[in-house]
Amino acid sequence: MKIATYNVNGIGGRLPILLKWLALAEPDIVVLQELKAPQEAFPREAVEAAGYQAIWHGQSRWNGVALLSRVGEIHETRRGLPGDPKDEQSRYIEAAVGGVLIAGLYLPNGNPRPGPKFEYKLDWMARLDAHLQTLVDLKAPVVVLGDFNVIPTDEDVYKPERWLTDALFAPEARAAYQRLLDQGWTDAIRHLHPKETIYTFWHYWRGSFERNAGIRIDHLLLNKPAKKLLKAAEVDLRPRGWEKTSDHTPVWIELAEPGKRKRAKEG
DNA sequence: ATGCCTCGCATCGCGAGA
Repeated sequence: MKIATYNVNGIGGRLPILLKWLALAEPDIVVLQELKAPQEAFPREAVEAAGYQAIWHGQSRWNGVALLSRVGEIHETRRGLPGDPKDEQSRYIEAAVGGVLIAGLYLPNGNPRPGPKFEYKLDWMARLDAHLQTLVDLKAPVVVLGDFNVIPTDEDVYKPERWLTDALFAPEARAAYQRLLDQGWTDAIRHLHPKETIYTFWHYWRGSFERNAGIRIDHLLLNKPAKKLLKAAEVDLRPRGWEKTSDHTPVWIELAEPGKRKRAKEG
């Protein structure tokens, strides 16, 4: 089962990019971030024609997340992160699909730092921490994936010294990300590629992608049952090189089918 | 220290992204 995350940076203008990539990569489950479209503007017909069911949480102009599946029914378990009834930003969607609990998120950017946006980021991460604590010990495989807007370490950024004051690389944000891992989550890309230079975002400016001047901020976290099923974890660099593309590129994992071993024993 | 590039929304500039 191939599970992917992709910050599309606007579902309206990037729909051709998304459809091209779905046909090329054939992911089974995909979470999307930054739809930048109101609820009624999601291109449901086009996504269904591509073979995917979808649920989504839109918002005019900013944010917006979606979950796509071509492997059966999507059983939505939550939209929006608990802990702040006044938070109206569309940044979290969660569902059971194909025997896996999928939590798709778009974590706040947090710039400029310091300031109210950075405080909102840290508050959001604290709420995420509390919620993920309720998911990490589930017996079922759980995958938490999306645009975390956190550069975890010096190895995840082209020029660490230029990001020291940025909200994505701030000590508080990195510490909050580390606390998530300390709950018992595994960063799938780093688990399988501990030493490689791997980025998932490159600015549009100054040929950043061509120079590979990027950062790694799109992550897939696995609880222990999901980690046992992990077969592969990769960044798909192809879409970032296309015309009129997102500034992020998709990241995906391959999981063995949940219960496959059990069925084999029985058979 | 700042802009670079791109988008949506609504014009012809601004806020936001990271």
